[in-house]
Amino acid sequence: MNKSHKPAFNNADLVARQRDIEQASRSLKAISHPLRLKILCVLSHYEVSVQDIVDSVGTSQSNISQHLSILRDKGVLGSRKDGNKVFYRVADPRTIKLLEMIQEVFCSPH
Amino acid sequence: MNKSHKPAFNNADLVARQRDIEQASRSLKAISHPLRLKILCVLSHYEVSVQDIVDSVGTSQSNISQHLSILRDKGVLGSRKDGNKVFYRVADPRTIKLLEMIQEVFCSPH
DNA sequence: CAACTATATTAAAATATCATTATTTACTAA
DNA sequence: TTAGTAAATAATGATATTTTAATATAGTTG
Repeated sequence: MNKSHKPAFNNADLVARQRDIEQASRSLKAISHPLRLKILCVLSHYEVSVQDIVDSVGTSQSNISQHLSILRDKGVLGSRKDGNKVFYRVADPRTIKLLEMIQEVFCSPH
Repeated sequence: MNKSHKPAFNNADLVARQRDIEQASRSLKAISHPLRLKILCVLSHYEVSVQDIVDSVGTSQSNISQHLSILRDKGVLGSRKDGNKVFYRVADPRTIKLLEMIQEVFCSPH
């Protein structure tokens, strides 16, 4: 007999839910910084080199590099090295979808 | 003459974009904490009392109360007092939409 | 009123995040 | 090989966030 009268989820569900929650909050946390959000806007359609990101977003190269590595480590971005340059791109199609939805929700004229 | 050869946005756009970016990152930051995300899952459909949130989410009453006040201050949640109890609800329909989208993107079976 | 329940507030310590500066590594080209 | 460009890393200080514990406030009930 269960103590609670209406168990909405079984244990497996709860574990999955907990993992989902943690993954979602990791990703959202990675996204939810003004500079990183700008970076993601710049990257939403094409892959872009670090220098071009620096020029578009406007802070130091070092700072951008650190934010890029946060986004890469959290699995939001992937990268590709070509000669002297490194090109970044949004790694996961689900993230692209999420970004589009965020734009829908937050961007001015709608 | 503009220095850049292809200005994609004018100044007004840039200001609006900057405001949108900042608003989005504030909201996302409020959302992107495991406990707060759980709270929002609990609240996504109904309004719920603080005690019930504490029971569902599982941390101290004080901690929940502090996270609730963060969410309320950022405009994510609204609240209503009824006698002894306080009921919280998701305030903004756009946030509800965003939460649904987050669930779609991150929650297991898809 | 006194005891109790529900929620909020405060203070403090622990931890995490961010920007800055300097340095380093990898690659290219002269 | 040397100089130059692109990007990453490391160290530091400043600031912000998070948790915990203790306490306070507000409402209820006997």
